[in-house]
Amino acid sequence: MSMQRCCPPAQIPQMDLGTEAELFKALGDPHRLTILATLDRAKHEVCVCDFTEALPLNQPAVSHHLRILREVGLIAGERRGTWVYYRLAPDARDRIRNALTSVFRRKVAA
Amino acid sequence: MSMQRCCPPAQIPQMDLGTEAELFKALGDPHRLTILATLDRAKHEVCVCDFTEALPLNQPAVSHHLRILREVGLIAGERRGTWVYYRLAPDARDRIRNALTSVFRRKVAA
DNA sequence: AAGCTATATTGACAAGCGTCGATTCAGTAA
DNA sequence: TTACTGAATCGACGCTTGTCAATATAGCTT
Repeated sequence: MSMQRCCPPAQIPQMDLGTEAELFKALGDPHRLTILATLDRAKHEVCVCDFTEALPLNQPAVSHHLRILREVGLIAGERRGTWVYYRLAPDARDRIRNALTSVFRRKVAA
Repeated sequence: MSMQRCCPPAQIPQMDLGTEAELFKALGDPHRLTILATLDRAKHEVCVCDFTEALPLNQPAVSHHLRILREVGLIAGERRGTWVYYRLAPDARDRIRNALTSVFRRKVAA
């Protein structure tokens, strides 16, 4: 006897989720998540030197992670004198929310 | 004259966000996002063979991505006869939501 | 049992990522 | 200008990741 088909043929959406993947990739490192959590909780901007002190990384590594977050638009840095201060990008949560709703149409986060 | 301090010393939360990073890392690939989007939209389970057809990947690569999503608990697979059917884990959205609220206390997704 | 099909696993490879040391750039203070 | 400090960039090094080819496993059909 012949085998039945495996299933009703599924719809595989042919969308390009490359941008969304880039965003999640930037979230895929614990130190970068710590940076984001810090900026989220900080009432003011945070100096790079604070991250260099608190994270178990040397200064170039911190700069590297800040750059990755900056390049995907999740944070923004501003130099004032000798120091550079970072803050969460105003639309950071929107960007993540939009990426999520591109993948999951249904409600994800509260 | 001496330079002023850079800023009010920032609070760097000392939490371990390794688990959350693992979750986002699993989301950091466009093909895996396509798989998740498909499962989210599918009314029924989706056969592996459908992914193998639709994605520009060969069968082992598809299996590889399914395994990564399975190991972080975002999807679940069940073999029925020759075929294996995947579906979104019931708590997939909760897991993502919780990871996000570990980082961003404030509301992220709608 | 043998033969077939669908999926998973393995091994190998190039490419990418995270980290560090060294250097360079930007800005301040003398 | 020179000297100093904070941050960014560069170069190199392992480790991980995504992909494919080959093989193995699970289950069906004779």
